[in-house]
Amino acid sequence: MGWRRHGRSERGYHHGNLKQALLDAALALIAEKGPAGFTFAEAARAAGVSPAAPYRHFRDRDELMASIALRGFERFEAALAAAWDDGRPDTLAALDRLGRAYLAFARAEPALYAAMFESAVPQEVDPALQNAGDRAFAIIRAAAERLVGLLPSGAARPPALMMALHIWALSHGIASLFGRGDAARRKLPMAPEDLLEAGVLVYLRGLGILPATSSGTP
Amino acid sequence: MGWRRHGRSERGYHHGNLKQALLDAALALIAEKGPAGFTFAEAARAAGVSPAAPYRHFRDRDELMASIALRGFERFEAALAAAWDDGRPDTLAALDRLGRAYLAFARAEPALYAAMFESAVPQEVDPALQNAGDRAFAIIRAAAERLVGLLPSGAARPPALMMALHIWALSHGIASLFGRGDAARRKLPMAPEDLLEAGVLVYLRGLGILPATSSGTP
DNA sequence: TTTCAATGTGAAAGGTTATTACATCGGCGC
DNA sequence: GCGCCGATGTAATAACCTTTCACATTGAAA
Repeated sequence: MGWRRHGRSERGYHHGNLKQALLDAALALIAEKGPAGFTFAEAARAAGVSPAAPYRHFRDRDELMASIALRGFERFEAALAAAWDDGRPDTLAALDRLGRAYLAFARAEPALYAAMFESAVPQEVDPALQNAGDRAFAIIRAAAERLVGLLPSGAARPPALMMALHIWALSHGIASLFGRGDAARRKLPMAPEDLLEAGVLVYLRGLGILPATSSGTP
Repeated sequence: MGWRRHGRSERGYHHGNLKQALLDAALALIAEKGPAGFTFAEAARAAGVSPAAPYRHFRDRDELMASIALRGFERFEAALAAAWDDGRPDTLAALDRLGRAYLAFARAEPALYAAMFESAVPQEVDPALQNAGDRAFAIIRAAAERLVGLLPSGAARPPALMMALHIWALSHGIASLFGRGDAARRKLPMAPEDLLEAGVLVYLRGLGILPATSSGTP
């Protein structure tokens, strides 16, 4: 369904695809200068329309940010779901992929990630946004459910939700503190991926899912 | 040295304490409307000076934000150090206090926390800021060193730095996702403090510092 | 007392958000 | 076909913010 003329040269009065063009422009600007240093007017300029045109598609700047965050959650869910692949070939291998996919997303799409987690857009306000976030989290939650199945019979049985929250928080913490691609944050003696993997392995040992003395895969 | 008249009513031309007043005003505004929705001009208005006056004390808006972040790291370090209390009466009790202090700070001082971790102020640019952040992290790092001392002799001996990073990332993740006080983020079936404590306990079990089958404190 | 560096003011340029009245266009019904 | 109308874009404008510059004021040093 790519039949629309894609913002080529000929463009009288009506743009034809402005909403999408604005989202794209905003995304590029946020990636370049952070979620704060992006302006509605500049996105309009990039799309080649007047500063008032965007208001036909978004109530205000915040609604555009919310749209970006929504798109971000959708892509995030897709990326996590692809990595998780329903736990194939085995839960632990898939979990490792999941963690790497989390960090890869934060690094590859800093604009989306920032819009999702660092912009002042309150999720509760927009049900669609809330929902998209929940669906993304559901992937992690599903992984946690599988982990519960790996618990030895004698062990304590913590709620899968709690495990999912721990993994999510650790991933987000690492992504947020060290994960940004370009200029980024503090220096680290190891790759964020390795830091996350090591942390999850210790956590899984603590749950009894991994044996006590083993050190991870060679 | 508090001999200056504290911005009382009589105030001709010179404020006498403008730098501090601007920091206070900015802090209040950020707490009220987030780090993005704070304006230099409004801080000036709150301090009762013209919009140009702040430029005598801060090169620009970003430098004021950096000042706030710096103050934040100093208070953060103090709060963490007080909670850690050099590991008294024992390492695990102090560690629990440390985690609670971390979340308490993020909740009680959302403006500072946001300025420290969510504003687009690059830490590397300002050595003083970098340094203050490092000193705060040093508290967590010191706690991790103590934890290493608790490792059973047979166990693997992970670097204290890595353990500190894990604890920091988990704490920051929880604070950032669920920890804000007022309007805040997503709903949680438990207090952030309990989530963090549970996560750290599992982690410590994974390291071999806590016994395998115990379930946390009643 | 004089002088000066620090500190605050007023005015102004340039950019941003958002609104409003108006212009243009594409598709729908006749 | 043709005209109408809602959707979409424009121009103009008001209000606000950031930053700069020349100038005013003041406390304190010389």
